Amino acid sequence: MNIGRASQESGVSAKMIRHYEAIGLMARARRTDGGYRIYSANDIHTLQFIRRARELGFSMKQIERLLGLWRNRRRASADVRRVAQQHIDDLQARIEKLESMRRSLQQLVQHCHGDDRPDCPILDDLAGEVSWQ
Amino acid sequence: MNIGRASQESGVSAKMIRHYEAIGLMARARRTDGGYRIYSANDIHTLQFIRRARELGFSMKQIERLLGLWRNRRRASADVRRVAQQHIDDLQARIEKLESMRRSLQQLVQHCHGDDRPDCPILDDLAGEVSWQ
DNA sequence: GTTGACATTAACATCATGGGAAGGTTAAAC
DNA sequence: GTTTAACCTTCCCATGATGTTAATGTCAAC
Repeated sequence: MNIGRASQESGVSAKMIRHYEAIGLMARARRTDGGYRIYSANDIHTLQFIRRARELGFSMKQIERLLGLWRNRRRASADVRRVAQQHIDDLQARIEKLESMRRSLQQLVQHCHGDDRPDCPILDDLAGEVSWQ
Repeated sequence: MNIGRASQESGVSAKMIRHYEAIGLMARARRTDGGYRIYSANDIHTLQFIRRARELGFSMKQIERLLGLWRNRRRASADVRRVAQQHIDDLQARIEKLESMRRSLQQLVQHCHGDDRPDCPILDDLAGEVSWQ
């Protein structure tokens, strides 16, 4: 199976498949005489694993760790859960940061006339003047 | 005022002050005979504006637009509000994406024993097998 | 054997920020 | 007046995951 086919089957772009190889996330692929990469059903499964992990927002480093645990039949599920829980905490922190931004902006927007006049609490806030309260 | 002082006063790193100049967000700074950049109180105010806008998550492009509106005394507050509302929508979309990830992961983590045993619904999910429901 | 589809590598872009190196300037202490 | 420390300058590289483009080479079907 060449890289185009592997890309279709796994849902990972050819570009990213090469990238995963370059950063050592996947083993170097076997090649045809002409230099084309060759993939097996097993490789597709790995690529699907990576894709799903990316969909859940895991970083490449975490995915490397998860792949290692996946391949190790003597893993402890506690180790897997620890990685996942860490990621949940990361996500939560990012969500809170974004929500704090959104709340602040929502406040400002609510107090902005939004018409032809120039005075605007949003600009006032950015300029360091708190005008609307 | 040199760049170090401007950095302290504005809370923007010297590195970023130079960067904002390089990308055209700030006008080219005047220089001493020795080539050092010189900043005025007005420049500091602009830098603080940028910093606050970054804290609220605006992109450089949006900040460029906001700076333009800030400087234009004949602006319409509606234009400012439009930029802000767009950003709120962006934030909301990003939040929802992260929350969806968090919810999925939370599900998986809740069903993982998290002990010495190897079987783990998190890995099963990543591998494309849905084991816990 | 030609041709069209696909592969290869490499370089560059994104976005905002940081790190470091090699060298020049300033200002204060002596 | 010189030394020295702190600061500044530019330039290059790195992040993280992904995309784009370009120049060139291979495969497979006809």
